[in-house]
Amino acid sequence: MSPATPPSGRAATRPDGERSRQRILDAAERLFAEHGYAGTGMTAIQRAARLPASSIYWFFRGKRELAAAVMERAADRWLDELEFQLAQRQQEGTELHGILQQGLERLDGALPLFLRLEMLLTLELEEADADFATRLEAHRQRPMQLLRGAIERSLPALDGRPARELSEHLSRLALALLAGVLLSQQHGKERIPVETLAEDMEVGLDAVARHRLARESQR
Amino acid sequence: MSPATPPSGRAATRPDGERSRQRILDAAERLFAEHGYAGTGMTAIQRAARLPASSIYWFFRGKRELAAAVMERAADRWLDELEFQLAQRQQEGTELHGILQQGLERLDGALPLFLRLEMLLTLELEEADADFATRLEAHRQRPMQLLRGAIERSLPALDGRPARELSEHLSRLALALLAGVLLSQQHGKERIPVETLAEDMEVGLDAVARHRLARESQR
DNA sequence: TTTCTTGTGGAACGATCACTACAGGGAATC
DNA sequence: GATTCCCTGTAGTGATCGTTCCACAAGAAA
Repeated sequence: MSPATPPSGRAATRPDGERSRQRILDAAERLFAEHGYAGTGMTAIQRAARLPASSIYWFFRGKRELAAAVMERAADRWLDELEFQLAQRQQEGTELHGILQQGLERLDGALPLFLRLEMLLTLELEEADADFATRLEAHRQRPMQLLRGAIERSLPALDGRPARELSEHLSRLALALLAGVLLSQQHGKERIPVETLAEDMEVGLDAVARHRLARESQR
Repeated sequence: MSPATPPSGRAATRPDGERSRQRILDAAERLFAEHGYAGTGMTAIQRAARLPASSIYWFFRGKRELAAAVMERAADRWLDELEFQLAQRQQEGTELHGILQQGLERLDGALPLFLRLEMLLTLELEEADADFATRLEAHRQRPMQLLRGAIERSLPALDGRPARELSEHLSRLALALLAGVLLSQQHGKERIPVETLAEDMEVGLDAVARHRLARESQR
């Protein structure tokens, strides 16, 4: 009933089923990200993947499992990429500011589509489908852990306070900031260029820092 | 065809139509916020409002106009409240930190539901319905202007730099931060208490300030 | 050749979708 | 009492929803 052993043992010259599976996932990912879960019909996915309905139901148990598979593939793809880039940047000497900066740069690429997909699918499905929610819980903790790790590694250059305590606050704040920038990017008419966003961060954090120092010196 | 003059000129003891209209809007707002636009059926709204379908279509041209009316009412309600609170806080001497703090406090109230509604409706409808998008554009600029005004009024206490230039960056950053905190609140399993979020902001901004100061003094 | 697995193709299922036509009720106005 | 307006109630529209059934073709294994 379900495909247990995907490639079997032999060289398959036949029109492969794995290609069809990926075509379905590609089409579903794009359509879910554009129109949401409930707004995307299985017939629309069929047409986009150029496959009959029966093929979709051969690979996936139903619409929900298809959505979960789409979500997990997209999450893995993005988080692997983020992990790689964070590791690469650390070799060049990461600092706190660089982490946020890098998050912004990623925002201009494939990240918005992924986060949009995540937003739509989780907002629509999370409360309706408990199984879907638990399957995604692990994926949600990964970016937090990635950010926290990167921040902790860059903390010794910061000051003498305990790193582990600071990193929890900082990573939560940084993730929220990045998600928020994405969100405001998402539903404005014209996209704000990433350079402007970086300037916002530069000027904004600078102003906040000066403000806090001024307040401190007054006391 | 459509109700031009709502209350007419007289005292209406009859079971009023305005009550039905609000009942429809209430039910639709709750359902849209829970399941999104495409995920909410007109029949579900009927049942929740305890009214037949014909009544909905007597008050609203269709599902899209109902969604737009829901969105506009919710936006007006929240933004009026925010404006009032910002004005009230300014009399007590607003400062930058207080604005963010206040935004966080609001997050724990009705704001998440409103922003969730806005997210879902705009993400699902914006690209499909150009008319819907333009009707909401004005509402989106209002919170930005509110924040910017509050920040500009609190800037003279900050330092000597031109206020107008700073406030643009700061308000965009603050709005993104607040939206991001909400977003991360939205789809975690357990909600983070507002006190923890406030501590994140306190500790995080403090660390960033120290970090920037240390980097500056090194040069 | 026969048998089996792995998919594809097409047609159709009942349910729900947004939406409408139309008759009727109940209060205000004439 | 007759007329008018506002709103409700019932029934039903065609279209699309997610899903299933079944025949069948293309290699691989027997």
